[in-house]
Amino acid sequence: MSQSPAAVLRAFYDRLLATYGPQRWWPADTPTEVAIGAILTQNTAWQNVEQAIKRLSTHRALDLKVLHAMKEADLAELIRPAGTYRVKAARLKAFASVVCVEFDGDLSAMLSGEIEEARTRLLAVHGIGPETADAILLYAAHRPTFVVDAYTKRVLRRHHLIDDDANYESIRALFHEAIKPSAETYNEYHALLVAVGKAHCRKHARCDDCPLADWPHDPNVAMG
DNA sequence: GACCAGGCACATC
DNA sequence: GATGTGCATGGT
Repeated sequence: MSQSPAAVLRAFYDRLLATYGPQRWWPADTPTEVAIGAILTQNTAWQNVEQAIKRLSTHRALDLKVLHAMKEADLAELIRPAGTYRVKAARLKAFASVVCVEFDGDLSAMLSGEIEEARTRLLAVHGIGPETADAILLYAAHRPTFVVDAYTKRVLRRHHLIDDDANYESIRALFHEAIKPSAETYNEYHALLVAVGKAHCRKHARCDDCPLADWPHDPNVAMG
């Protein structure tokens, strides 16, 4: 028997959920905090992002209007623990500017309407790429768009579900075809892929007891 | 000390 | 259009 990629993806989800249980992402209180965290976590461990968010909170700066009014250099100093702080300060300023100037400071207004149009609005912001845009839409606005990250690519590559050169949009489309649009399901699935990726699909990691080991895979696929 | 972490923009070929 | 590189921290 040979399952279609879509069928494999549905089976993966059931197995991962049974193995790891609900992950209950995203660890943030408000949509604004989610969006800020999504930018801060670019190429950065979440633990470092938490420190930066705490500093922002202490300075009452978990607020896009406050960020918009703040000097970029001051913002950079606040978010320093998150790394690449000058780059991220510029990106946060760009994002806050769009929300404040074009949407009167109303983040939900920017994220509402036709989902692909909202996604296009996010992608137009300097510093927001496809992964960050989808993370904001899914985790801040509960819109059904799949977040494709490095773990997702590794897991799918290892199981021969995508080509080595598959791009972001094609992988996202694969999930959208396989899984009926649901913010709840896409939320869990992305978090579950991170969970299994961290445990089994990192460079040099073994996969003997991986919950996905029942499916055809290549443990020797070079990762990273 | 090397490598990694819930990317992205930009330069260069 | 496809690589390569800078950004910069804290953890392993």
